[in-house]
Amino acid sequence: MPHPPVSVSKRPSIAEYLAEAIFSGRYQPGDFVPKEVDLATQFSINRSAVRSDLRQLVDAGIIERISGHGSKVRAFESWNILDPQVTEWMTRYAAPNPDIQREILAFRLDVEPYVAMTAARRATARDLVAIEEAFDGMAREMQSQLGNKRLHSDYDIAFHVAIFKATRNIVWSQLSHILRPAISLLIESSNESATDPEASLERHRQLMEAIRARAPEDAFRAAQAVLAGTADALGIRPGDAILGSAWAPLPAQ
Amino acid sequence: MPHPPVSVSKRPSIAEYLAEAIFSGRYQPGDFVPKEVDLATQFSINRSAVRSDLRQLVDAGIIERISGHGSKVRAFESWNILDPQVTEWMTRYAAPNPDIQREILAFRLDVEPYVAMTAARRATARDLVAIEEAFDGMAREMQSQLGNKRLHSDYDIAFHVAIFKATRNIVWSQLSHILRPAISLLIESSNESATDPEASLERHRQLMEAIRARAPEDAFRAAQAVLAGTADALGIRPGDAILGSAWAPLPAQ
DNA sequence: TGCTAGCGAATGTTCAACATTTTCACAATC
DNA sequence: GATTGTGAAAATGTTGAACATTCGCTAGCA
Repeated sequence: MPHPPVSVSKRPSIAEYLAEAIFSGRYQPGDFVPKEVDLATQFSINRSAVRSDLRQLVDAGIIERISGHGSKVRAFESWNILDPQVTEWMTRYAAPNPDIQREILAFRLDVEPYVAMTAARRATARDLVAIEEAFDGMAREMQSQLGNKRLHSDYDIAFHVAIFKATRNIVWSQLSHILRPAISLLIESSNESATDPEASLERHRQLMEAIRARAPEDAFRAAQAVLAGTADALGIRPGDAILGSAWAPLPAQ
Repeated sequence: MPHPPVSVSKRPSIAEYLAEAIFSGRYQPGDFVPKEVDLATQFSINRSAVRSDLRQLVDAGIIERISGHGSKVRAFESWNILDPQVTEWMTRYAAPNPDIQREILAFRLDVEPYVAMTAARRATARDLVAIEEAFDGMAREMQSQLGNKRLHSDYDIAFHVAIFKATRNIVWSQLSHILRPAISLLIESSNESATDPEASLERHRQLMEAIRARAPEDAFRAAQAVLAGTADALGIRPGDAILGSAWAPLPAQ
């Protein structure tokens, strides 16, 4: 059997190039990216192709095209950070802006306990399978001595995404994208698993078991516990979270 | 002074046309939309312009382009319903799918009390101004006998969006888009304000006052009260909400 | 039945020209 | 001197035509 075409080498993606350049800070909000013709000549592709790619960045809210002037990087607040494409770029090219990362993490601290609670109420058998597979992946990747950080974080993400999906609500499910950059950031910057991997894994296990047992309040607290390490690893006190403190009245915290 | 150019008449937006056609159900998931050349000739614009517009639908997750075959409408689950552009289309062209509308409303019932609570903790003076202006608009539009339904719902949306923004968190702020279709749908289908406008307005007022007074728990309950009418107007029991029941242990419900 | 080659239709890419918008410099005017 | 008008320059927006590539389908063959 011949190799699958190994020399396909699709045309370079200007969107990808510019996304990397913008998210890594080489172009800041207010800056103008190179003009169409320059990009076209630099990458040896046609101007139409460049325009097609720029359209993608416009749809993501990242750049703004000013007729007759150029393409300007928009302010962070305008970026569609809920767009899966944008979160993927954030995940891939890391911290575009520490403030945004902090806000995303704060959001995550707010909602994930509630998501876990809901998942405990509604998860189907298939959802549990997905959660368990992700968990097993985390465990496996941690045990093997040459534990791949990258792979571990992938399973970590899959674990949390599976819980979001287990809410059986399309909005929550799609929101799960938002946590990918948050988790990746954590892994990059000396993650909490590094400090005490077994304890972290155990907290994840308890969360999974609470969902499987259909114990919403246990799931809520287990998720809080999972996130606690996450929070102070990035210097965010759980108290900064929006909803956390409201749960003080819960029994047996 | 001459009129500002009244005859500009920008080129027809194929994206807009197709969005209307898809969201109103004329093209269902799995269907193929007309091919590029047909659209180009039908609207008397160039094929490049058509392709640019199709790109927008692709970025929104609504269609999928199959090289050499056509552009297929994707399944609802794939639509980026968190994309502001998509929610705007949903708002404008109404119920693409009752199921999605229900899920969005369920989500709203889940999160809005918490958002209100947070807003009560963090709202700045400017946030309060925005909330109040929206509220005044609602009140004004209700009092005037020729109360414009459309305008009232616009102020209603602005009111709730302002509360989301008052969380001072970028993720929550951007999420506020999701409630626009939910509110609009409500208005279209014999809204609750129609049944008892004054009571509804009063509930909104109490929510606003709780936020102004920095009373998070009051804000939480006030938001629940505002949403209660909304929920049963569309036949969704508050119990269906993810987080609602969890608040039973709150004091003085 | 199952595999392969090839055809046709549609999308993807390229090229070149022209239209429109915006800014800026400079001159004309009050 | 300040304002206003004019035109050139530079960038994005649009057009049209041609060619490349991809994918589904079908006819033909073993």
